[in-house]
Amino acid sequence: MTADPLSRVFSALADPTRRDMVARLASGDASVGELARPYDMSVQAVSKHLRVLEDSGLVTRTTDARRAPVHLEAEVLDLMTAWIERYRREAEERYRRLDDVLRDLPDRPGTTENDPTTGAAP
Amino acid sequence: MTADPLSRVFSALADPTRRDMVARLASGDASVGELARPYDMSVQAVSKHLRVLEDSGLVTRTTDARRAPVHLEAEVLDLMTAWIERYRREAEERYRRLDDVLRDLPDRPGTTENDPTTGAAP
DNA sequence: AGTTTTTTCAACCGAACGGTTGACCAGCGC
DNA sequence: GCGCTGGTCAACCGTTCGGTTGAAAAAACT
Repeated sequence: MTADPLSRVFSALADPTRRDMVARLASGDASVGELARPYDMSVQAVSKHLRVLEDSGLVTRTTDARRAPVHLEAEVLDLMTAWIERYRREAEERYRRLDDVLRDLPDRPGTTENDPTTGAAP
Repeated sequence: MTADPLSRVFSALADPTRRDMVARLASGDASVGELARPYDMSVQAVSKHLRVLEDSGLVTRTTDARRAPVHLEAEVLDLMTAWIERYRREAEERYRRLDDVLRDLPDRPGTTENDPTTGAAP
């Protein structure tokens, strides 16, 4: 539980049961019992999963709310998308630039040293 | 290793060291040794982390590539963003719809039952 | 060729994970 | 009052995880 927030969120969603819970909570709040019903495991286990989601910030529990205390905090997902998008974009950018270099290279054979594919030094 | 692909990717990025590796690989391929250098752990440990990333599909190793065999496969990140965006959007949509309901409600006080804020029954 | 560097394999360790069972506690209906 | 229903807490169990060390294998450089 001492891990950084990003690790907690990623780790929380690394479990298929917890992902399914999040998916179901996206369409509406629910109680622990309701959440537990479809799964072939004890209510205690579901309660544990819920706690993991809560510690990650993905879910909140409102004690006073009758019959549907579990609520999804979807904004936390933005933490992940921000991280992912940053590096995906960076890799994409680099790939694009590499493409440019490869396209320019054949026009200037002097810069290539001993490239066997060019046959520049017979 | 028998887990579903999505779980593997989320789980792979749940570790800060592995996230940092991915971040660095986004700006260019690297060798295992290069990747290991900044971290305060054995090269074997880094090799293990790399294997996890490889099993998740986030990274590939090209044996023939001189001195920089480790390559980031950024498209795999789309797997996650697709999942995340789907449910974030759904939750957002639901929230928007709830907002509409709350905005319409005050116009029809007959539907509100004993709301103390309205002072409808003194 | 031979040697040195780089990377992986294997066994081990402590801690965390995902699940179980059993006991416990808070409301709610009677 | 009493008993259900719904939920959590606590202890336990097998497996996985993140790291170590030591040895072996593979590549790279003379």
